[in-house]
Amino acid sequence: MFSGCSAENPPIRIGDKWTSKIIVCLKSGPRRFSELQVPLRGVTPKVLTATLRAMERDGLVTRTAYPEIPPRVEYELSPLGRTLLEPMAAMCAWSRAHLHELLDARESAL
Amino acid sequence: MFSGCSAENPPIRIGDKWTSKIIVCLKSGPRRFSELQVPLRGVTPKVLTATLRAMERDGLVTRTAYPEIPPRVEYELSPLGRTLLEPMAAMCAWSRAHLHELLDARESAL
DNA sequence: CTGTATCCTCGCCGATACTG
DNA sequence: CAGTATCGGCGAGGATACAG
Repeated sequence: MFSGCSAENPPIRIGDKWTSKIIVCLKSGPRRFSELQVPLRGVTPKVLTATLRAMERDGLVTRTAYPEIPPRVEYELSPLGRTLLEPMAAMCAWSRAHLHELLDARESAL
Repeated sequence: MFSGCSAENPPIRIGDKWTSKIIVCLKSGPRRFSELQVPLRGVTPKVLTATLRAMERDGLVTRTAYPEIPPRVEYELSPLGRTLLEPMAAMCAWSRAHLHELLDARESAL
């Protein structure tokens, strides 16, 4: 979620390492598997698949496979997934407002 | 943070396993080391110390040691730490409103 | 293109015992 | 009471190769 926010390794996360970032990537509409791999720099297909499957089980995203050659699969935020955007925005606002204080404090403590 | 919310193993966390719960425990005022161990069921002193030290480095809590016998140490939320209560409340509200949907979806997917 | 299948590393976290 | 010391498990997640 904080990929477009401020920090590389933020102290605030939703669930696992990639879930929140995927939600942000799907905010503006459906995305293909390979389209997700790009902004999520360096995520391996195994981990991306696992994360998406977990989110699908939790009803946060929908998976649509088109029977074509080559195959095409689109992931989209479900209505439930969209409800997460609001509290995530609150967290994002906190980061913008205060994360630098936290990082400053951390650095001062070296 | 969700200890007083709804779920045992919530999909939303702040930082590591205990940070958010500690913030909640300190919400109403300073607490001693042993007072924190009780609500955080079963946290070992090593992990609690490590978590509190990290939060102290990040400027989220203040540590006050009183030179007495037996020793007494109090931990308290800093102003910066208190700013986290607001976005955490938003997440908590999300949990109350939607977490059951997520858990239902997860159960249906068995 | 969209995944699976293995293997492996690394760090969080717990258990237990001990100390000032 | 408030920690420190040591050991170890376990699972998330990365590297790499392969498949439909």
